[in-house]
Amino acid sequence: MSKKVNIKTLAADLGVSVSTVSKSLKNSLEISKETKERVWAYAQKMNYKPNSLALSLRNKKTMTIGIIVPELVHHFFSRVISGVEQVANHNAYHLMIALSNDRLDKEKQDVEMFANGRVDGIIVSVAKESFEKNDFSHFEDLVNRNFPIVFFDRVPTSIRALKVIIDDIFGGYQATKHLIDQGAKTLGILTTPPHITVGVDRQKGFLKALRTSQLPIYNQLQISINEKYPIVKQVEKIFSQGILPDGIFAVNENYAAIALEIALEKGIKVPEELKIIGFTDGLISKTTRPRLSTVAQHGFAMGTSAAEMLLSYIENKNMLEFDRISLIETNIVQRESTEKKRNNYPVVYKK
Amino acid sequence: MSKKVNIKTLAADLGVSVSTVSKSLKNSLEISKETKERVWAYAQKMNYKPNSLALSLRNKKTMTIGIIVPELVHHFFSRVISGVEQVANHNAYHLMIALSNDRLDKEKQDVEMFANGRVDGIIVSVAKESFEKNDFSHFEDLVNRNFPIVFFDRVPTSIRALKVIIDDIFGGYQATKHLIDQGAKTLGILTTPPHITVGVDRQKGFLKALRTSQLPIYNQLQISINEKYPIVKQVEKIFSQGILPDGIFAVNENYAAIALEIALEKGIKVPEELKIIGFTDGLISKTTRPRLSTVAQHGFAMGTSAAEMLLSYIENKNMLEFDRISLIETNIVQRESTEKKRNNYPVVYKK
DNA sequence: TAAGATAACGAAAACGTTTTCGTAAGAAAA
DNA sequence: TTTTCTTACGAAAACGTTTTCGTTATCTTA
Repeated sequence: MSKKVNIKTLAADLGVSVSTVSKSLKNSLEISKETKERVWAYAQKMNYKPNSLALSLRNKKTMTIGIIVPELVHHFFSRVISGVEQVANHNAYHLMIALSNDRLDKEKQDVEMFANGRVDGIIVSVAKESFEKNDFSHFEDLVNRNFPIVFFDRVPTSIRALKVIIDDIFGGYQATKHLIDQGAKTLGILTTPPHITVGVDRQKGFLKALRTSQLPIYNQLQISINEKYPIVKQVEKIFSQGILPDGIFAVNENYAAIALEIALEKGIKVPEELKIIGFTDGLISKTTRPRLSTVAQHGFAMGTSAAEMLLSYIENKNMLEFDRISLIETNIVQRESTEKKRNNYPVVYKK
Repeated sequence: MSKKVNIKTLAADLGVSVSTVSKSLKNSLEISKETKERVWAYAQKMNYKPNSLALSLRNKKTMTIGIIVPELVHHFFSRVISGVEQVANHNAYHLMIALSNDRLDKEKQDVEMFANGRVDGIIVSVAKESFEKNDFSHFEDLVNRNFPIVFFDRVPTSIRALKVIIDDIFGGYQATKHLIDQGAKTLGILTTPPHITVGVDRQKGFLKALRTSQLPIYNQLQISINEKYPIVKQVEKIFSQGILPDGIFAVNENYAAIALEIALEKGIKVPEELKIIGFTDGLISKTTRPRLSTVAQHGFAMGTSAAEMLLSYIENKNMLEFDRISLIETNIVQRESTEKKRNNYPVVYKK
C-alpha cells in the first residue's frame, strides 16, 4: 500500500513546521494569509486527509458509537441499527457493529473492545445467554465508570442506566384486547421461557386483558416455546389441549406464522374460526396469507431514540437523567388474520 | 466518566518505568520474573486493558475491517455481513459498518473515513447511484494505492480488483431452465433497469435459456422495473400484454412475491397455470403461499469469501492475485411455485 | 584483578495529530 | 533611541502504546 501523506510530509515539502501546517489547515489566525494559502493548495493537491486514529487519540474522542446486537439477520434489529445509523450520521458519528450471537462470552469480549477507546458510547440489546446466566457484570463495570451506554429492547432490569424499551405489558394487553374486540373468547398465547423478560411482560399484558374482560384463563393454552427444541412441534401443542382456542397471541411474528400455518393445515379457518396476532411488524407478517395482524414495535424509532439518548449523554454528560427510560409506543397493525367478518380467503391447505 | 488506568499510572504506582510495565505485560525475557509477577498482579487488580487507539496508531494496524452496504434491512446484505463477521471474528478482527443508502455522496464519505486509518481494509457493495452516474473515482483512488478492498455482489466492472460475485448469467439461466423443465413455454421476466448489472446479467441468462431450448422470446414479457415508481403497477403489466406467460422469472424475491400476489388475485393458478421463480433465498419466499422457488444466492458464503480474500490480501499483500474473482455458486431451491403436477393449494383469492 | 558477558531496567523515539508556550523580527509607542 | 506590542512562526508536550538502544550492576572468565 502506497504511503499516505501526513502532516509531516506536507511540512517537509513546504519547508515549514508541522505546527504551521496544522494551524493553517484549521485556519488559525496565527498564520499569515499567504502561508495558509500555500498550505491549503498543497494539501489539496496531495489529497491530504488527517488520520482518524491520531485525531481520536489526541482528542480523546472517536466520533464512533458501538452497537451490540444478538443477531443481524433479523428485521427488528436491522431496523434499529438503521435508526441508530441515521442519527449517528446526522451528528457526524460512525457506527461499529458487533454481533453477540446471543452468547455471553462474545458479548463480554465485544463490550471490552468497545470500551477500550474504540468508541465514545455503546448501544446494546443483551444476549439471551446473559439473561439465562443472569450475568451482567460486564455492563455493571461500565455503568459504574459512567461510560455512556444505552440498553434497548432486551434490557437488564437490575441495572440503572439509560434504556429504550417498549411497554411490553401494554403491548400484550393491546394485542389481546384486539383479539377480544374482534370476537375471540377462548384465548391462547405462544410465549418465551421465563428468563426472556419481553415475553414474560407481553404475557402479563395478555393475562391482564383477559381479567379486565372477565374471560377465562386457560393455563394449558399458555405455551412457552424453548427454541432449543423444534419450534413447530411445540406450537402445535396449542391445538391439542382438549379445548381449542379461537384467538392466539404470539409474542413474535415467527410463532404467529407457524401457528397460522398449522391452523390452516388442520383445516381451521383463519380468521373466521381462529384469530391470530403477532408481535413486531416484520416481513413475514406482510407476506403470509392471510396477512398477520401484529403489534408494531417501531424498531427504527427505538434506534433513533437510543442514539439520541446516547449522544446527549456523551456530549452533555447529563448525570441527572442517568436512569431515564424512553418508552416507545406500540400500536396494532390490523391485517387479515384478525378480521371480524367472514370472508373468502383460501383457508384449506392439506399436504 | 472515571479515568481509565493506563500503562503510565501502572508504572507510577509500581515505581517502575513504562517500558518495564509494557515489557512485563508482553512477557519479555528482559524483565525478571519477580518484577513481571508484580506487574501482572497489579495490572490484573486494576483491570488494566490496553487502549486500542494507541495500539492501532503505534502498530499501524487497526484489526478492523470496514463494510459498506447500500442498506441493512435486507436479508441478503445482513446475511453477507454475518458471513463477514464470522471470519473477521475468527481472525480477531472487528467490523465497522457504514450504510450508503444507495447514495453516491454518502458512499464517498464512508470510503474516505474508512481509508483514513480507521480500518485495515474495506468490503463494499456499490450504491445504485454510483452505477447510475458511473462514478467510481473514490474506489479507483484506493485501488491505485493498493489499499485492501474487496467488492461483492454489485461490483464495478471497470475496476480491476478483488471481487466476490455470483455468476448471474448462469443463475438466470438456471432459473429459466428450471421453469422450462417444469413445463413452462411462454416465459416472462421481471428485471431491473439497465444500469444494474446483476439484473442485466440474469436477463442474459434468461435469454440464453430460451434460445438453447428453442422457445420464443417475447419482448413485451420482459419488464424492467424502475423502483422510483410504484412497483406493483409495473409488475402488473406482465399480465396485460396480450399474451399471458406460463412462467415468470423475477430477478429478486420481492418482484416474485408481487407477481405471485397479482396472479392469485387475477385467478391464475400457481403453479398449475403459471410457474414463478425468484432470486435470492430470503424470508419472503419461504412464507408466501404457495412458497416461492428461488435461485439461492448464498449471502453468507459471499460474506465469508469476501472476508477471507480481504484478510489474506491484508496479511500477505498478495499482489499476484489482485484481480482475483471469487465466484459463488448458485443453486435452485425448488418450492411450490414451480411444481410440475397439479395439486390442491388454495389458488383463488379475491379482494 | 582486569576484561568481557549478562541480566534487568530506563530513556527516548515513534505512530500522526493539536495546542500551549516560546521567540524572533519588525512596528508602534515612549 | 529604547521599550513595548504585534505578527508569524517553531519547539515541544501530550494522547497511550511499543521497541530500540543505552546504561548500570553483577557475574564470568582469562
